Amino acid sequence: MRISDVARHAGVSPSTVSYVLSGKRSISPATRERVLESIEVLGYQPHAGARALASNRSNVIALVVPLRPGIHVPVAMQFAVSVVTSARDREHDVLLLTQAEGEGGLRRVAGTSMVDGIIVMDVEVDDARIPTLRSLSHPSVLIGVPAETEGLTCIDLDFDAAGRACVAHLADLGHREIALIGQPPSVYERRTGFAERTVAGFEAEAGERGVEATVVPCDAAPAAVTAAATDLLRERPGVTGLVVHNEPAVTPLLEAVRGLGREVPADLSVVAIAPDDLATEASPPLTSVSLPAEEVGGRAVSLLMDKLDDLGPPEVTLLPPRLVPRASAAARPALP
Amino acid sequence: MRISDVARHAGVSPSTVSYVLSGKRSISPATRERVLESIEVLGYQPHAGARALASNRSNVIALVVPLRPGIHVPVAMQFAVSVVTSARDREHDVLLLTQAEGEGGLRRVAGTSMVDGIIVMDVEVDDARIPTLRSLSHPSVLIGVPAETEGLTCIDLDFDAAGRACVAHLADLGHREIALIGQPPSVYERRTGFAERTVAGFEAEAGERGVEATVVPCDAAPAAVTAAATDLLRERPGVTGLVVHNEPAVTPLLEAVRGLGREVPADLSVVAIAPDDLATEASPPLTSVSLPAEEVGGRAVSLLMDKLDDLGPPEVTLLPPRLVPRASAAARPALP
DNA sequence: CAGCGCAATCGAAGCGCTTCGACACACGTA
DNA sequence: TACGTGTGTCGAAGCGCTTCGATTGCGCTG
Repeated sequence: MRISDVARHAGVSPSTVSYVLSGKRSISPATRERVLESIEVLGYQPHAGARALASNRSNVIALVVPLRPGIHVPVAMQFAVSVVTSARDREHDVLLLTQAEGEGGLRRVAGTSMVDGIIVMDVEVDDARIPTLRSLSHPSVLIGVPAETEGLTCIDLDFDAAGRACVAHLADLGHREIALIGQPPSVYERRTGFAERTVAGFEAEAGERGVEATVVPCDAAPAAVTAAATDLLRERPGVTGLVVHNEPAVTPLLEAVRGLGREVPADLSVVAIAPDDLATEASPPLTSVSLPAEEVGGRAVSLLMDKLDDLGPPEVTLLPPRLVPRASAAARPALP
Repeated sequence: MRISDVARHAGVSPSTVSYVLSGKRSISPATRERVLESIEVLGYQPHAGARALASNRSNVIALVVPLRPGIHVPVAMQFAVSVVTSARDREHDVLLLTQAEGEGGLRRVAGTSMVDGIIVMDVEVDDARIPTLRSLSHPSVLIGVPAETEGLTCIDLDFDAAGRACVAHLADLGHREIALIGQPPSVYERRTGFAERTVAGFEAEAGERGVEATVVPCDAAPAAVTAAATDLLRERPGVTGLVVHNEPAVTPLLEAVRGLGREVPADLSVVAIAPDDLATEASPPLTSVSLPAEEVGGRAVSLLMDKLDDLGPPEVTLLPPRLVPRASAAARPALP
């Protein structure tokens, strides 16, 4: 079943069928109808390889998903799914690359023209893949922001502002001593952008407001979370506000706090940076800055499409954080 | 950079370069070396589309990942990653399809020759995609086993045997009244194969051994798990053994049980069906039947490659369960 | 020493699509 | 009436690779 079969069936030339499909030249309504009907009747589907060869476009984009220690898989997949969905909305498919493939994988899919562009997740401050991406003639978009963004296209939540917003919210409620329950140590060690920027915003805002602030990296295992919470509240009994930037830690943290005899939010206020569903399902529902995975994924695809269309999108797009008050943060308890 | 550039550089014809690359005809060692060196020097990478067009092989396989209510994302991704890794070992890439794309997606990627074959995860007993897969001329492999397997190729852990093994282990330890903490209700409602088969094996073995058995579907939210455990132990105080087939429920369940004043394994034995890492990291480490995601993913790719090579693999491959005793199951406590 | 078979290589014909220039025709204008 | 000016369609040339004979030259055998 080829384009020439459709052409014959509709009584036109193959090029006309092609133009009906691509819309790149005007076709009379009557012809268009006839061609579309033939396509329908014959069940014609163009051959992707032939199309890619002739047009120099594969209509596929590559997505590098970060499956490595410390990352929270469900959130990573929220990003991935929204990339796939948005790509499909724009007639593109998604080729799945794992972090493990590394830069060789990027060179391969670009060099063989398998893909039209690349989206990379979980970008580090000084990411090893960036020189490779720069050397490629293919456009790419980073989800996350490295130190040096010259000539790149990056999209992310503004984690610096998110960290600040959490501190500001707690400070406004009167809290004077707070802590950040952060990502696992491995995430900071490899200098993942979003984690580092959250800490920066957290500390900067606290400094500016004269709030005493501690940062506690925290592994995801419930036992580790309990230990971290226990240690923190023992060593800094004056802490009345917590910012949590660690999805899997949320539930065990709330339990641990309760186990230590503190009520949320009566004795201890908690503000999370997490996807909305996670925040609303916790008990109590968490005051939180939402992690808009869907929007970030969609925007990443849009930006990539812009680059494919030769528009020059901005180097860095940071989505402003939105803090939604729920039931986990309240005014600082009166001193005993 | 085309194959003819390489050919010129090496002083041979394009077809010779092609044969060096594919190995489909014998080439003298001297020529081969010369060609490979030219490829290296020039950094030649063949054009995927051109290759797909001429050879009728895209060297890409499609993977349908199940991101829908009730599934545990980290485990699903273990499967997906092992599929990607195994595919890369065999010179194939992976196109990511979401469940949401449905049967249309299958028809599209097959019809346009984007992919050489399809792997489908999370198969239901009467899966709507099966008629579509049957109608395709492309080979496919199911991870999971539907009711009717005629002409299909399926791979999975033998969940029936896994359910039986758990019951047998508990029965051997003297337990006479047990319960299965199962998947979320939605998983049973859509009749997901692996969940249903586990229940079947669980009930059959219990029946044969005269053990009293209850099945408790269970949502993943910690609160739901606690409620389910509380209800169960109130209504059936004689239960001394639990089989858990629900990854996210493991930790909250252990906590809930403790909260109800029961020690594991002194008062209550627990056997899980879960990935090894999850079982070993729990406290106490769980006696469990491991969920060999890596092997299943690898085998799925192997089976698909066999079909691409026109070998006729078996319709159903069930991996035998392996129960590893750890610290969560012990002899039934003496009656009070 | 003719003849054969085999190994190594080449040339050319596609694979199915897009795209560019050419062309035919209808229409409005001078 | 002749002439631009569009509009809609066609034909043919590639896109870069694989693959199928065909061809060459070699070492053997009888």
